[in-house]
Amino acid sequence: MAGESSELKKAGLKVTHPRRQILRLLETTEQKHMTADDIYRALVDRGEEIGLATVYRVLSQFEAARLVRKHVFDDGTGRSQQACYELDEGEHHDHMVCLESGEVVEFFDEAIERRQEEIAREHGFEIVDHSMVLYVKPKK
Amino acid sequence: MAGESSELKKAGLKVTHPRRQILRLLETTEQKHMTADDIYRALVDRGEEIGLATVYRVLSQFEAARLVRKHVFDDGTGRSQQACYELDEGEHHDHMVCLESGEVVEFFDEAIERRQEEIAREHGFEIVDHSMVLYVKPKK
DNA sequence: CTAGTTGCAAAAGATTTGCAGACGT
DNA sequence: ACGTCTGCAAATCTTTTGCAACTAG
Repeated sequence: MAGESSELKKAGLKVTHPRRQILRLLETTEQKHMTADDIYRALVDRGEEIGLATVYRVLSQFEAARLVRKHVFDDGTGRSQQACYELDEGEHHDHMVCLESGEVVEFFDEAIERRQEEIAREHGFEIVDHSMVLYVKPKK
Repeated sequence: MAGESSELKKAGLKVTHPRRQILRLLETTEQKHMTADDIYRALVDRGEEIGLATVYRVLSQFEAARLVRKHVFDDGTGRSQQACYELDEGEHHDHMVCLESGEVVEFFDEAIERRQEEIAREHGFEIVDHSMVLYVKPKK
């Protein structure tokens, strides 16, 4: 049994062709962050028969099943209302997006994570989730 | 001359009725974060004659002129593709959104800001902008 | 006067949904 | 066989744009 199948079953999802294709693509592509359309195109280009609506549906299911993470990065200019998805490998990390190249760098900082917890606590809350994105440009 | 006028002129924008209304609303409302539609409705309800398209246009101009800041918060459930705006009072701050009440709390933490700079530098970048949102719930 | 603005309606872009047929177990 | 999926097209939602009329300076 291929690796993707068990992950799908574990998530309570039937092992269908589209679901397996999408999961496989995310696991093997070198571009870790893809939009629904990126995924749709990549699969169609590779000769798969799949609908864009299905890609969106599967991605939501994967997100609910915690197989993927969804992000909405600004493209700096404010436009880009497009969500992108990446495999959820368990360990949390934040992102840095280069406004010139579009490059996405992942990072994790213990100190910041701790401060975030403290700040939430100081206000009487506890963190459910958080997002932190640094929009950067190459240092001259 | 009313306060809004000079701010508009300083930004190089003609002092028109819609622009003055929107700026005034943002300066006086107690709900600091409003969507374009919130603003449109608030003005129409108060009897002003304004178009939604104008609200969007004016908000972009204000954003470009650094009179307001635009944010796109997840509503936790992933829906909310809606941007909200707040007056840009100069001093930067981040946000904490309560997923149960929708309440938005602003905060600023020197230590986190410093770490962010360092992290960007370590990767050969410099920060242009950043967004950090903590999605929280009341501590039990 | 005249360039910058506005409102309306239509367009656009991303994502969702209804439905009949196809598929996994 | 049966309930779950899927693809397509149409619908939705937010935001943007074209354009003729209007207005601030």
